[in-house]
Amino acid sequence: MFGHDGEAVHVSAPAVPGGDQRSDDAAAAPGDEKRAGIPIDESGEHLGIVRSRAVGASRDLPQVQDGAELLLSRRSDVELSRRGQLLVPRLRSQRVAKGNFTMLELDGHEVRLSNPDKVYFPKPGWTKLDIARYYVDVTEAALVHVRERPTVMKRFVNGIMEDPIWQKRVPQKVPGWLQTGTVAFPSGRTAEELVANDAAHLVWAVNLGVIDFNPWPARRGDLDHPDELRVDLDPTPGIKWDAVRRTAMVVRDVLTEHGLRGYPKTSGSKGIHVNVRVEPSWDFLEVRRAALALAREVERRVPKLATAEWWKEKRHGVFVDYNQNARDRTVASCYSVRPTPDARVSCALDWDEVPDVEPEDLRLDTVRDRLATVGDPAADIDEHAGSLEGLLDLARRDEEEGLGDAPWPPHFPKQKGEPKRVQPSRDRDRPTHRGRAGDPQPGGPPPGTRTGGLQRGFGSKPRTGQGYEDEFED
DNA sequence: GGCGCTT
DNA sequence: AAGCGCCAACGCCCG
DNA sequence: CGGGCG
Repeated sequence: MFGHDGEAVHVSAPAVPGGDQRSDDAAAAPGDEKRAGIPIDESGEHLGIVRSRAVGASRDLPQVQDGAELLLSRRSDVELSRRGQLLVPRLRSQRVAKGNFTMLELDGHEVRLSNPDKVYFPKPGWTKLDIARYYVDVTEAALVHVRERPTVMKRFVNGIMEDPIWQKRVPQKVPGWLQTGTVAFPSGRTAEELVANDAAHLVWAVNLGVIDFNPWPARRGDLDHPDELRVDLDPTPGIKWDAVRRTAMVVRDVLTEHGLRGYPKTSGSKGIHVNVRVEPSWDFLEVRRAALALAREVERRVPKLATAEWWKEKRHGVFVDYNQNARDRTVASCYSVRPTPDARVSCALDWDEVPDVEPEDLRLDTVRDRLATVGDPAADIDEHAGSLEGLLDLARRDEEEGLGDAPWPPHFPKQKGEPKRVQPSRDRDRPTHRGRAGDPQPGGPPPGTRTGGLQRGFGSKPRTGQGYEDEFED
């Protein structure tokens, strides 16, 4: 096993002079990232460790190497707190020797990994170094989905048991070689986000506590025109995994019939994602509109299986979350490790694997071997950019039949044509609403307000698990 | 996790 | 040198 | 103000 024993990691080597805040390295040109062929071994040397320090820190701590066992056995560090509906053990803090670090040589840059032995996944004992090692080993496959894309950093600074810190803007002080891209939010505000173009960038982010990468669906060169439509399938509570797989197969059919090729992957949590590479010729509004049309079509075909309803109280089955295609929404990228207790990976699949795939088999400790043996089913996604016209035609037909826009997520300004953004059960003007005696009778919706007709196919989504979710409770 | 200011 | 405070998303709609 | 939703 690639270990958290620490020994292999703390390879002594001549110190390398200089800090890591230099800016002399020219930024690699987009697309020509190079990485030394790195054999997988147990020594840690394949990571290009050039320098490290490992000392026992606090008086009450043994050596850093024992950190994992210490963490797992210290019940006094556990508190119960309410998270969702369940009482979940929460770690108050990690007890890791302070000041330890490892310097990695990647892509011609020195990347510092602080606290490499800090346990991020308590159950299997995987550490920050294990995560870095994973990403170095799968760099080629992972980069396909993050390269040139501004990326949100969801930082699990204290491992998966604690809530993450969301960080869009890169820190003020970063290495000179770090690549970034400036995105504009719907409000007009902007943020300079990470653009992870090589292994050094991936590991730099891992050092800050990043476990999964959440890139924009558009590339730095044209951030107003997404080149990826994302189909996010998420089962509502109680829905079997097989329903998700079967829904994915329906998604495949709808995409194919509209001239598009989908690339399925496990979400690493409870769902499946299907990424669709499209020509960057449509804006966010249009991509979301296409995604909404697709979601509604899937629901029409298998109404007992799938739903495109935004409001949870109206969802049944597998939710097709069209809203993940709104500007500023992101989804964990392919080959990202997910913050689940068993360190699942969002792993690309061939369509013929989908009917039988079991997400628990695809983990931080198994996906590198899978890539080496069966290869990467998503490797050619960039060679198959399609047109959105087919789905937009479908959207047009829906609209002609009276289906308007569907609700947008919180934080977004009210959109033109958007229906009332309120939970149906709380809508005063709900058609079937029975007011109490004395209440005014609102009648129907405000006249002239609706361009469309029926409220059918409004979509929504129950969240795709970020973090530690109840279904993973031990 | 990192920085900058204070002991 | 160690300790401490502080910071690290999006920010609207509806009742 | 609380609740919607990822």
